Amino acid sequence: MNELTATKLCKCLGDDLRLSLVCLMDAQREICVCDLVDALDAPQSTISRHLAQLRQCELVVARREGTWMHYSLNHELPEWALTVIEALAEPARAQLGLRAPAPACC
Amino acid sequence: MNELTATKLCKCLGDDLRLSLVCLMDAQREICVCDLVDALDAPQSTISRHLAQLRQCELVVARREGTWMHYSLNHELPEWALTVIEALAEPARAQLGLRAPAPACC
DNA sequence: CTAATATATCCGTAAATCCGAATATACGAA
DNA sequence: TTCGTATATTCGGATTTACGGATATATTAG
Repeated sequence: MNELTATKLCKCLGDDLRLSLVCLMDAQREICVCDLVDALDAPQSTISRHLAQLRQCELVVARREGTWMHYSLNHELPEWALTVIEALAEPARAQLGLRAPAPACC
Repeated sequence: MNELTATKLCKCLGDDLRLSLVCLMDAQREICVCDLVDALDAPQSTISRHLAQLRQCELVVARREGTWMHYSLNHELPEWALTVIEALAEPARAQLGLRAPAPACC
């Protein structure tokens, strides 16, 4: 009932921080919140809030492992959504100056 | 200097009305404002404001013919942007219930 | 149990975005 | 020139969204 629409997808990706999160997840299989926090150098509450939004649209799935949460792209999204994310990933990385984060924690 | 970024593209497409405009343009070569107004059944000032925004991001180009303005997709966008638009077009049409407008005016 | 760490949520404020009536502009016809 | 049509812009107010410190929750260790 809570289906992903084209508009919702674009709204989710239309924010520098959320787009960065998605790109980082696209670049590696899984990544935990602490790595996201220090890769993006933003307050933890901000990161967490945006992650919640991505989860709610189901762009992203989370797996708990002890106290850590590991996030990854939801690979069961509809084709068109994956196509959009794939098409955006490269230009987004350039735009946002994303360096692949060394998995410091976990 | 005013380059199209992934974030800007998503922001532009992350609105029902703007996404509808883009879809309608994607469905035909050119379309004039009056047709857009009555296809989308929204006040003219609203349509025009959103068109201005699309023009500013260069998603869309306008051609004047007398008093009429004909809008069309900017086919000189970077590959990735065209890919995104193409991928969104079909699900967006379903989501937004777009019927191809009979070119009433012009 | 308590303490410590990782993450999520709450909440008040600030900023961005959207709306549409009113108004302005651009153009062609007379 | 003036009038009428098509489109664009302005502007104040309403709604949405983002922020981040403070706080809550979850989990493990001791």
